[in-house]
Amino acid sequence: MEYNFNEIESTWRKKWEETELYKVSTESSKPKYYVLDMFPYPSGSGLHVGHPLGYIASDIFSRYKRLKGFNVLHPMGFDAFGLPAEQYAIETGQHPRTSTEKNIEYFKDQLQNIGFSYDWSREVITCDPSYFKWTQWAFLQMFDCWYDLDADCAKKISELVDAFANGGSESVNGSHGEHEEFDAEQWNSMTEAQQQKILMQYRLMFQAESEVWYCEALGTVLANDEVKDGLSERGGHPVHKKKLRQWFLRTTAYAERLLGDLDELDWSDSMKEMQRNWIGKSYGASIHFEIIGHDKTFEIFTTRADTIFGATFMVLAPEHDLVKEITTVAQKEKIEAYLGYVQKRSERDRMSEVKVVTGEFTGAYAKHPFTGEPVPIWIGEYVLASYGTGAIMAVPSDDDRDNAFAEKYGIPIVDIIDKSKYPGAGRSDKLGIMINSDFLDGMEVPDAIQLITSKLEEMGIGEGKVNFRLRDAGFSRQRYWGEPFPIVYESEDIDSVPMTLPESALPLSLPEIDTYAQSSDGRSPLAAIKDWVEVDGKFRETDTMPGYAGSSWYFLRYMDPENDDAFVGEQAVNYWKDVDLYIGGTEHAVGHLLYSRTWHKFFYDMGLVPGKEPFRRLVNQGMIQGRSSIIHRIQGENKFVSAELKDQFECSPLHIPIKYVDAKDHLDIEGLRSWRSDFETAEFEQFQGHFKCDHEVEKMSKRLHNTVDPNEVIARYGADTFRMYIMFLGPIEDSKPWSINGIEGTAKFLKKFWRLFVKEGELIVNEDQASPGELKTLHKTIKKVDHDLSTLGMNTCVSAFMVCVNELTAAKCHKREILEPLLVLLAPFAPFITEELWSRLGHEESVHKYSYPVHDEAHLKEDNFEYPISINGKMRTKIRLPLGLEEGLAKEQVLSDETVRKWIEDKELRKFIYVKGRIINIVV
RNA sequence: GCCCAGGUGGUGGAAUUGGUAGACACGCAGGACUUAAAAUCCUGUGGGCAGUAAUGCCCGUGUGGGUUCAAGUCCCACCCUGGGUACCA
Repeated sequence: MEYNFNEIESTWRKKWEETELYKVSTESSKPKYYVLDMFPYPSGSGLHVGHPLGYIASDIFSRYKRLKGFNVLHPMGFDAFGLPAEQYAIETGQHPRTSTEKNIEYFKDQLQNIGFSYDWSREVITCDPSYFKWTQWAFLQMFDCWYDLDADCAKKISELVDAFANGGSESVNGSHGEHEEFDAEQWNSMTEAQQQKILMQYRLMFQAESEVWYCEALGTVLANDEVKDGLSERGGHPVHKKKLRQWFLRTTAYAERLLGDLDELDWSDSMKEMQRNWIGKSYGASIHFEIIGHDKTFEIFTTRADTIFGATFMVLAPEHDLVKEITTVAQKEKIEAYLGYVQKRSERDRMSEVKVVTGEFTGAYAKHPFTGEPVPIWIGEYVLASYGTGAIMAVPSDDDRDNAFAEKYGIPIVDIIDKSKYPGAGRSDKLGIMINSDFLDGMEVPDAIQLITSKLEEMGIGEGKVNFRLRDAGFSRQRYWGEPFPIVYESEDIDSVPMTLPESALPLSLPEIDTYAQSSDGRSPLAAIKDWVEVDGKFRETDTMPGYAGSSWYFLRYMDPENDDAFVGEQAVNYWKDVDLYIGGTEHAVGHLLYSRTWHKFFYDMGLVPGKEPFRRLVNQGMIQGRSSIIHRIQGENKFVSAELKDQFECSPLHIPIKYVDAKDHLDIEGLRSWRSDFETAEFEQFQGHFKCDHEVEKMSKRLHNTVDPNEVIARYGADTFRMYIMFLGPIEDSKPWSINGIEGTAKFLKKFWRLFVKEGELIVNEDQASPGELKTLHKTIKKVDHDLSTLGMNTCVSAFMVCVNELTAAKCHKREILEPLLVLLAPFAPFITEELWSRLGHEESVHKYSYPVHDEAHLKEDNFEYPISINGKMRTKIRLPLGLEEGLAKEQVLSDETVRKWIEDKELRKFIYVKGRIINIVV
């Protein structure tokens, strides 16, 4: 009987489930190892072939680690709150829970088909009350804490209250928002509400006003994703920004530690670099400028204080608090028009616009602190309220955008740095000699920065300062499908002080509702459920938490998923500690990975977890992209033309399901007719007897009709072949388009592997002694696979297996001595076929519980090497030489070679390079 | 725009991290087995030029420069593609 993957895979899948083969216990004498996949969001289109790239790699690695004697935690669960389910609910009326549960069910079925070794008893689902109870609990802990910058850790709010009562605001150095200074006496005479307002400026979960995209026509708040070019993506309605009171996570308190602790992590340099750049620590100075004719100053941050004599104008962010106050009557109309324009601009648009800078003059002037000259104050969209102080001193001579701005609005440009000493230095390079700068003249830039900073400090108008680009993370969503906040208010008034619910009130569940659309004022749909909102004369918070709330700590819950008394039990977290290997995409580089690190550090400060960092080693997997098929419709007609003809008509492109298109991009017209009713009667104009589609490589998505369900592939080739094929495609870090072409190669490989063991249904493995050649084949494979697995080079492992099986087949080797270790070696990659053959070989226990083979160098020894001989860097011939040969003897042999002599002829021998075991290069 | 990554045969990719470019596969071509097909197996396969042939030479890792005995690998500049850009997850 041939290799029958269907039967084998369903048998073992069942057996493994019955025997709970993959169940993990926290009680073990073995060393622990935690392998984690990034939490999937169970979307409506199911798992597609792109997802398992990382999952297969992590599964292979988990199985490998188990065979190496580790107690491996390898769990899976679902990040189940989120926008798509809610959007689906708005469209269909189906409860997000219902559609989410259905999606999870299908995802799990797909995952199980692939043969993953997850311990499903540890499954975690974020929208499950037993889980989000602890997400809400974590929120309460952070709400009840502040960050002490001197002690560099989070502390309970009660300590802060004590400090204020005894020594006022001066007595602590906490990470905080803005408030007036106060002494102990003032604090003690404040009302409860006044005190709470100040405490809010210190809490790690705090409230502040911030803007959201709001669409009047849809009556909803929109995500950045849903806004395109100032219009809503759905419907194309105008949108504008709206200010709301919202929750925030004080990520900035941890900025320094988030940055510093990166050093100890085993992450790729590029990933660390992205986080460093995101945190964006910069050294500079803050400077206060007086506004002429006003009793006010404003603060700017600059990394180039040295350029202050070139500051010919100031720019405030359009949102800056002072804009309304300082705008003169004459400029009012223009400023308001400009503010209207900015209302519709996204931050990304504002940042990426470099060709056309825009701004408006407020009519007000700042006083230059050294020259006393008036400096005009402008507003401009390129200055963001969220970075630094939301205000800059503009130096057109040494900053590209300031320069473009000055050019456009006719503002003077004063050269203040002589760069002639540094040819090639750009406008913004910190190089050169100061000129036109009074007491700074003649100094090098770095020295000038130092001097001017101390001068500013002396004058009491500025100081050296460290600035972070990192912002506090918005933690509110005006949505239904998320964790409700365990918060109530005295009244619905905007200034009402939030009060926490006791832990005993958790989990606070979502009410059932009729409509998922938001209320017309931009509040969440929850706001409309009066009998949920009002409790005991108080009013609930109606925002819900963002998607990243649940995913910021899920890896801890896997350690102890059923614990009702704690988010994770002490014993469990002290055993498992942290994630040893985390595999996921780079798309999470600065979002999820930064938030999780922040939460983890908070838990660490509270003494709840043993380590500072959650993810020791991180590996980024690439994406498997889809190959979309596109046909061309003649505009205004129900007629389509083959791709060669599209330029002859006014056509619009249309994505169609890839299953109706063959490998040559030719369309199955009848198939497509059966897909959707509008194609039934459509006309298709062919070209030379075929109808050709265009194609495009882009991300796999249901919307683009280019997804491929792994279940289809598994039904045809089996899970083992699928797993090996996905790994064979290339390094897991790379993205590549999905193509089924080539899967035959891995399918053939497994059949060939099977035939080493079984012929016509009979086991043909014998007990003969292995030859040195066979041992060499086996041991070089063990060495290579073991090595490549440690760096997650699964693709080269698969090649090594192919080479090995090819060699053994050629040698007609059916020896147990060779085949058994090989079987164990392959088990992590192809768990089903190896388990089947293992049991046929007479083993009672699973191959997945065996131990990993060790290679023996003795079988790999070579005593000579065929050297490539290069002449002037070009390979000309090969000569076999003993490996330990002395250079002198080698030279003698090589130079007497006929081919070598032909190349050298009568030229002068300049150099003889002899790299033992590598290469010989002769320079003439 | 900014940050990060990646460009190697018709295709996916390999290359011991500066040392034989194209391993291993797919595809394609030819052949064996077969009444035929499937399956399986064998041979060839980067491009060009010369030769009946064995073979030989030249070119070749996105583009243009550079360093080196030696560059896919290191340096500089540029082009293209993908990811992120703070409310998609």
